[in-house]
Amino acid sequence: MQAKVWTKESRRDQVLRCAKAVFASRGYHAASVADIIAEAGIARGTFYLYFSGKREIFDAILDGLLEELDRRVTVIEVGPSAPPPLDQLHANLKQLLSLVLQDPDLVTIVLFQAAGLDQDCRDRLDDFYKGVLEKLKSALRKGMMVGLVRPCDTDIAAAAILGAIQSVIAQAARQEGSQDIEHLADEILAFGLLGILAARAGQPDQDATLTQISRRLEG
Amino acid sequence: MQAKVWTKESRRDQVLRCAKAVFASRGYHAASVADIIAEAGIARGTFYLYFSGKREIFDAILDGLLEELDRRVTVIEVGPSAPPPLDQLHANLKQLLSLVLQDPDLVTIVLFQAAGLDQDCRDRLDDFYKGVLEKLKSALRKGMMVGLVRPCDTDIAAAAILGAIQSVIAQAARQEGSQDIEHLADEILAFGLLGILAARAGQPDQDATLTQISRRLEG
Amino acid sequence: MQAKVWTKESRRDQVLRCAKAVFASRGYHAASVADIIAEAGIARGTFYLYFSGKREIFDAILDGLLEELDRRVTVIEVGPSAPPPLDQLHANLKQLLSLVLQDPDLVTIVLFQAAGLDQDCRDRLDDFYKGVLEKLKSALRKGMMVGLVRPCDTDIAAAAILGAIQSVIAQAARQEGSQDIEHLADEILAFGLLGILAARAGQPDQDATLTQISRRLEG
Amino acid sequence: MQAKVWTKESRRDQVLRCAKAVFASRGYHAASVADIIAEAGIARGTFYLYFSGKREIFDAILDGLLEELDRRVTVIEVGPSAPPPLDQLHANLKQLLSLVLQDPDLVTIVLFQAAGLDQDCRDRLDDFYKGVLEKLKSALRKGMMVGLVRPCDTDIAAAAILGAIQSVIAQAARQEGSQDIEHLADEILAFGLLGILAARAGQPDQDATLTQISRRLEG
DNA sequence: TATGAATGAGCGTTCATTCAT
DNA sequence: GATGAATGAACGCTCATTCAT
Repeated sequence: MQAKVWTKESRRDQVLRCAKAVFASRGYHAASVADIIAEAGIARGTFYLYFSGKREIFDAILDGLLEELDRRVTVIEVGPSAPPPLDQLHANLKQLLSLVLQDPDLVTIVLFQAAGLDQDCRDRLDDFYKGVLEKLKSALRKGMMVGLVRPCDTDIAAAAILGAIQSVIAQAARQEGSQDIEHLADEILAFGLLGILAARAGQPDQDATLTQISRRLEG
Repeated sequence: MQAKVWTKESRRDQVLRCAKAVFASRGYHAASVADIIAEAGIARGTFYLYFSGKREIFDAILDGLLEELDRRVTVIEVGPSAPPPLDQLHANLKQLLSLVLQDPDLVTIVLFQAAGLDQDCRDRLDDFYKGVLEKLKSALRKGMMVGLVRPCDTDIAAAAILGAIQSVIAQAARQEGSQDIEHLADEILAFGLLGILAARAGQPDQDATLTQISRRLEG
Repeated sequence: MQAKVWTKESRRDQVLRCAKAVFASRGYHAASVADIIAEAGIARGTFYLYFSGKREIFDAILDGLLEELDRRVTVIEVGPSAPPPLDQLHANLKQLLSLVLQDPDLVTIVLFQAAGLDQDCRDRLDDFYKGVLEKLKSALRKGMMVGLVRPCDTDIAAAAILGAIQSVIAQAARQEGSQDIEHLADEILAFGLLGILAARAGQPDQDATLTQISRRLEG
Repeated sequence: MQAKVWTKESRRDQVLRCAKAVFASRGYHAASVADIIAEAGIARGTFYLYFSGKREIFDAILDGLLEELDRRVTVIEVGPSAPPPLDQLHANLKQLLSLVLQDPDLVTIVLFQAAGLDQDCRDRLDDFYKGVLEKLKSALRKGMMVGLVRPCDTDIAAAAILGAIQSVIAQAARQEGSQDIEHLADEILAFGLLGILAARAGQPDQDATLTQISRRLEG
């Protein structure tokens, strides 16, 4: 039996991994340094050799996630040589989903535990989401200009898209066992693009306000 | 000058109200029992006459909110004498939004921080959301049966709808100043029903999978 | 047997007294809050009801001493109706000495334990001593102007006087048992005023520099 | 390029020198073993090969200084071939002062902070000072016997002399820039021998008690 | 019922010391 | 001899909870 040889880097990673699990299952505040070092099987002092404190290790985890997200999600390109935009959207969703299913702890932390965070942490998350929303809104505006996207309030639509994705991701992360990423991505995309309404034969423009829709459905 | 007479019930309510304010402005963890009793103008011991602890008073607030949410959202009725379904959906959304905009901090905290508290809290929220999701799924299935809703994975669609609503609500709660509830409800409903895609003239069935959509858009 | 009734004030005083003893016997750094609360027979939390921390209770002790010193030492007055200046000096010394012999802990802390102090504490002590030295120098200058004090470097003489008093006080504080305050004051005063040299018959001016003294004694 | 060859002895000396610098600039408590090894450019473990701990290295420094002090101060000799006693006193003071001004921080710390460390340290300093005081008292007694020193309480006078010297030394150490050792020694000696009072013409015996002095000045 | 002084388990963090390499 | 990662006892402090009045 060959004992594990720890390099500085692998040790740090190990502690990081254990901390991730602890934060995910207990939440930021309820997770104590004692929990983390117990999980990692190290002494109190050892923890502080690798991280300057509880806050810093949480930051490191968050950084890792945000970097990974940046790495996995690409900006949609348009042009003659670019793949079809919907394929690109689909690929991005699949990347997101594979991250979630591969590391559900991370997602749990970011989606469900904003509660226990320091104001600083919360601000960082808020900034991140604000960035995402801005990109979504910009994409929606472009889509409207080329007539691909129906006229709508981009603030609300962007928030709705983000929330829908988050919610499905959260549900996926909660479920044990492997899931069909392809199917999840398909359904999310279909929902975001088409909504839930069945298409109606000979249907005129859909860029009506809700009340118009409402009247039409009644009639 | 007539001093306020406290009955057991009114005292409890008063403390509950103050605790709400404190949790709303500080968040669960940063709020201390000291803050609450200071806000309520009572002694430490008095607090524990009415609540068994900090956690319990938060639970009471959470329960109250979840009940209020249940109260405001009615099940969609169908029938000759019932109002048009979309009107009912629209009314439900307006009810939700008016609650949120009336006490934005509290809703934000209870809905988006409670999940981070502990497993117990998460379980209760999960139960609540499971109920909501079940209702949504049932409605979707009914809609599909009558051809109003396009064929889709109801698990995923329900999660997406819920997430979209939550996200827009959260965004609305974050923004200062009064907002147009009518407009918010219109946009949420439009997004959920129609998605973001502009309708295409002479477009055939939309109940295609994403890849079909994709192919179509390319071609 | 009548149990002691604690008022807020008496409790604070009690803790203060115990802390004084602990600081005196262990020094600032070696004294832990645990030591203080053990000495006072109170719980950890109780300590923090009365003092905001270890540093603050030490400050309070220091403040108490400095105030007491201010109270006991009066500025020398001159004038037809004032008591003879030397009587006033003598009285001041006796006041100092009686403080020391009444509360040796305090003196031990201030004289011997500057070591363990925070920089802030050290600064406060330095400021205090600087003030004392300034008063001494001013008195020496006045004395020189009226011919009562021989010409000398006031910086050095003031430091020497302060050091001589401190040293005798320290020695007195170290010794157990009652001591003759009158005698101590007499001797300090005589040393400071006259030095140790015996008067020489028909001796000319003593305001010579040391080397002059030296030559004269040789000759 | 010839790398420095470390013998066990020279290594120990080097570490000791570095520790001195660190203690001097930071004080005992604020100085950490990490600071010392960083200054010395050695590994943590290496430090413990030469010293059993932080406290021991401080003790070694203290011992070295006390020995150096002993070495620099010679006992006053009397006899036909001996230099004049005041010259000897003067020379001793200059030796002390030159040591102090050469390494002011260290002296300040060792002499004025060591007392605050713990009982053990205080005992060692007490022993040292007790030796110094004994020598002073013996000298005073001799001086009284030959009529050079006025009758006084030798316990008190010795303490006062020691305190005066310490205080001036401390003040000298605190001041930046080079100082006139000759002048300092002159002034200390003059203060100790003559006190601060100006000589009064035709003045009778000075070996009066303070109250007698007091009466005389009034009259 | 109301009070608020008292409690103490638990926290995050430090740093002198050890020991396998 | 030299290393530096690992250690863990001890620290100052917080705050939800209790209980004698």
